[in-house]
Amino acid sequence: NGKKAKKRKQEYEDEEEEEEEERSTDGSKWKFLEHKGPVLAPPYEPLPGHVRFFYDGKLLRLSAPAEEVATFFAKMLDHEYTTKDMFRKNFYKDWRKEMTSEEKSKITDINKCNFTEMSEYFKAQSEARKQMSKDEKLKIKEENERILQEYGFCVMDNHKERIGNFRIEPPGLFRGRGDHPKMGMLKRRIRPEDIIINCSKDSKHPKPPQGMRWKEVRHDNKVTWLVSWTENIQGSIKYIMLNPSSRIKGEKDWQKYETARRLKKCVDRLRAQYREDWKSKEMRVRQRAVALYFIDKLALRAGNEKEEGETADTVGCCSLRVEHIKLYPKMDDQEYVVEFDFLGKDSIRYYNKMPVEKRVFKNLQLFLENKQPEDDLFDRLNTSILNKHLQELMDGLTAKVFRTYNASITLQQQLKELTSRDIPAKILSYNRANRAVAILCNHQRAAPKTFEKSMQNLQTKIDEKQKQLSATRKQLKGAKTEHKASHDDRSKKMVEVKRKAVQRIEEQLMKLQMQATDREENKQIALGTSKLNYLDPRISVAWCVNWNIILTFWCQEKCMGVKSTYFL
DNA sequence: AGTGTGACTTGTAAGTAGTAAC
DNA sequence: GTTACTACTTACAAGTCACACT
Repeated sequence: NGKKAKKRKQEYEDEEEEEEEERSTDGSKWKFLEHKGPVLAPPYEPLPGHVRFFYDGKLLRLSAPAEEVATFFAKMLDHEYTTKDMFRKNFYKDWRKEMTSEEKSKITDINKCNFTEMSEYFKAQSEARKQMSKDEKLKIKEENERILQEYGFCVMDNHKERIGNFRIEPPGLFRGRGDHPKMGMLKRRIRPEDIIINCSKDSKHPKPPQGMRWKEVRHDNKVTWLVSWTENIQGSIKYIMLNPSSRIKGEKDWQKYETARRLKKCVDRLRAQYREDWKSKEMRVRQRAVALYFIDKLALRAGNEKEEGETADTVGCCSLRVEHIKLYPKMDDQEYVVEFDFLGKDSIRYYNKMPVEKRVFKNLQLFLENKQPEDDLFDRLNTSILNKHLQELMDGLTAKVFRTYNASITLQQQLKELTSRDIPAKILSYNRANRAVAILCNHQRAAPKTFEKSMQNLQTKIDEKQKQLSATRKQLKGAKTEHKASHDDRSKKMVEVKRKAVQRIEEQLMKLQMQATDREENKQIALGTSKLNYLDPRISVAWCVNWNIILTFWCQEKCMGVKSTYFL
């Protein structure tokens, strides 16, 4: 057994060594990388003959390429997108490119196209999928599992790692968010010859499908991606990278929170600095200081410039325009109020009124002088200038670090402030603290479609519980009276039983009411993004330990101590 | 067994930010 | 400075799944 123990010890030490594996300083991200390449989108399957397309009321058989693009539209027919002019216009334009010359001459007006049979067909298909037998469903599940096992993992250095997105995006119609000028355009099919493979030289290279070639196979260990291709809508590059549970993502995430912690140490100094800069003689310095104040105080994003006409018109701090703010010297009982109203990332509206210090207000008035609504508020500033400045103030500091820092510190403060008595209330407290962060970061969601109904259902439950409670209370009262009269053991027991029942129901009622409050407050607020990307998990862990709350957490997405996601 | 629901996953768009070339 | 390009993080919606409830 001495041998075995020795072996175990050796293994343990190997493991240790592995864990302490030096991260190289030359910017290389890995030494060895092997994977099976991407899963390509399945080829197009033509519609069965009975599914017809009509143009101007007349049956029209489409060529396969034209039919495929038509099905993309048909699949979205119930979606609001297909009612939008821009979407229809862009779709129609790209669709025509796929038509034969005969089709082009016949089809001249999208409004005369009837996609309903196609749409019905796909609906029936998805219905049929739902109705499949357990066996059939299991088969599909097993097949998916097989593909996952084969393509969903790679080996990076000494570890088998889960890949985030190992499937190439299938062709379809581009769904931009907000008022996107390119919505409805055709996202074309990606072929092997469009794909760049990245892996190490000494690995087994992924094979392209029979008779086809990759665009390129490279061995660049300065990057973390395994596969890339250029997408045709914006001409940007898409990547296949590792899952958040991977070492490479986890370490990066850890670093992010460490940088935020370093900011915590010097944030007072930085704040004093930008307040001082509000008085600067230089316009560019004052603009920088006011912008930084917004980023710090309101957790605004940096706001890179965007190419006009290529994307939806959204802004961040540095790209704010005159039209996005209004100044009120007096508003109600407050002085120097700034009203923000603009579309941020994903075209989510940011609306806020904030009283600012007089000096900020005067600066803003100055920045607005002689400008048109569509002019930049901070005309002497951009994200590059701002980040260069931040870099000088603290190593590794950029605008987004403020968001991370302020989100995490807000959670910590709110948890301290809000945490109260019993467990359901504690969970409500946690969610409220989380909500404060989501509000700070403006993380919104569309109210769930079923919100009203599920709220009603919950209310019904509460009402029923209430009735049950008063009934049980009555019974308790009855039991008490009976006990007073008889003074026997049996009636005494009854009183106890009823007392316990009342208590239990009270607890249940409270829990339901908490749930209702929680859900109502959460109607249009998305907690997931902050949980996933902004809240240092150590804060939540500490809170749970402190209050002796059992931390049930789901480790699938990101991993313990490195990137944990959903707490509670 | 069927259905409604919330929890969790997947998909991919839309940001941030660094680098390099002019 | 300006711009193009690249790599990576953050974002919401939609899809899927498991489970409670009828």
